Amino acid sequence: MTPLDLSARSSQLTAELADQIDDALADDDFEDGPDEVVDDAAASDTAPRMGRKRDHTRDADILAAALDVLSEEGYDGMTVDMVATRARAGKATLYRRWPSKAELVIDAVACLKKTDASAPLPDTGTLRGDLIALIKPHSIEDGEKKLQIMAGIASMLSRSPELADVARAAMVEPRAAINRQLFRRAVERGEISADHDFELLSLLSPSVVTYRTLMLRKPVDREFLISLIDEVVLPALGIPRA
Amino acid sequence: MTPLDLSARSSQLTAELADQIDDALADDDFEDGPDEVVDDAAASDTAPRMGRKRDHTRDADILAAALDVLSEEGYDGMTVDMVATRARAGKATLYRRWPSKAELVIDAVACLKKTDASAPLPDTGTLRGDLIALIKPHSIEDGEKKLQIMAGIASMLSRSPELADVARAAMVEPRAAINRQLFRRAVERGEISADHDFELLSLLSPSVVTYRTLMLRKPVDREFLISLIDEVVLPALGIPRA
DNA sequence: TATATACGACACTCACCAGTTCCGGATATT
DNA sequence: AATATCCGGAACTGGTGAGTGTCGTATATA
Repeated sequence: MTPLDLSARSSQLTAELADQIDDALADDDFEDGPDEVVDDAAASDTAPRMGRKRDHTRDADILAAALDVLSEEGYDGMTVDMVATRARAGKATLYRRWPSKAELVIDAVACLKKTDASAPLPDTGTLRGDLIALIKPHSIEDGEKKLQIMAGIASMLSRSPELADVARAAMVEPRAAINRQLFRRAVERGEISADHDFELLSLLSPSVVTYRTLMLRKPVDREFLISLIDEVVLPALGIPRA
Repeated sequence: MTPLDLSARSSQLTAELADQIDDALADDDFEDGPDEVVDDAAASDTAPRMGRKRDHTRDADILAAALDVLSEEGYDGMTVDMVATRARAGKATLYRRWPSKAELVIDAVACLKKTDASAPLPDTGTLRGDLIALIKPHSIEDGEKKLQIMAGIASMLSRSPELADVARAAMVEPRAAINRQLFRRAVERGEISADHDFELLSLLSPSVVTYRTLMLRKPVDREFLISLIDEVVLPALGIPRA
């Protein structure tokens, strides 16, 4: 009953995520090779028939389940059994693919990156319009789950540089890149001066949103994001408040 | 050998912290009472002599040790044995005072608040001067440890509202209060307009500093803090960059 | 000095979890 | 259809940590 209960809770968001991961999972480092080695010296007279190839179609579900559990329980609270159950897989199957829980989590977090390259950059003609166009219910909800994952691995980051790198690449860099891009176009448009610390400014809203969610535990809604843009980001860029 | 090793690592910062906690630990909820109950009906003819009172002088050391371990290992990585060893106490002693590890951590984090009410607010005459006067090597180092503690309990915050409240009161509220105060005086001075979202603005630098430390894992030095003030905080308040 | 009490140390129970092994059944290849 | 292989499930091992109980000792009170 509990297993069903758990997998029932894995929302449509998770299912969707699994699909996205699935789509983007062509370029990975699985397929270790030895599976398909046929030139075995001890090959008998009859050509060795192969039964079945490793079922990589489930990898996406497993990674999505891992992210799910990770966001709900945190790194230490997450057990491999939970992930297996939620992915409707056996624990042994997970260990056939990943050597340890730590590696599984690293791969899961890394996969997060491949899921959000979809939306095209808005181009409304003004910086404020672009920034506000980024505020979509989907991205808020999406971000909330990522932040829970962040919280879940926060204490690991100082002990696992690899996880820290992967998390940065998957969660902070994409967002910062979008903001940088928007700022760059605003400069080219002549809307703002080129003389700003864009590196700092592109991390402003991620910082505030993260802090508000994790530490203050207050909701990040459209209204808050707009006041963040109007009260902080734009004034910092030299655009006075309306 | 290991015990000595561990306690040797508990830096002078910890010792200092223990002193501060010690100073401020008059108003607490220990001293459960039953210890001193004398009106026992079964009291024999000879007045019951009391041997020794609970040694509350060690509480500060224990809480400081807990914060120490918490910042290094995170909530789940921290064991009660580690805390006891580092405080040169027995595990049983800890359980005589706190009913569980969770309660111990809550008390430890709560005590963090009592340690930083010391420094007087700077008053340089300008907002920029005040904000920069807040940048002291001590407060940077102090903040770094607090942020490690934050990271260590981050994944707990969504599951333990009590810990979340205590952490907010101990770590974010004091900092925000200082900024609010500085802004208020700047308004009274006529330096900035009263028409700002000071609630948001007072959390700006804590947000950015936290994000930079925990997620980006980059150092927060004086130079960074100054550019944060000059590039973001002051412009957001309507004070243009120099 | 005598005594009650809390102390630090240590051994112990119990539960949980990472990782392993084994098995019956499903499935793709031949 | 036959078979090699992988699958999910479940049992198992080994280690670890929360919480408890005991014991000899230190110490504040009387």
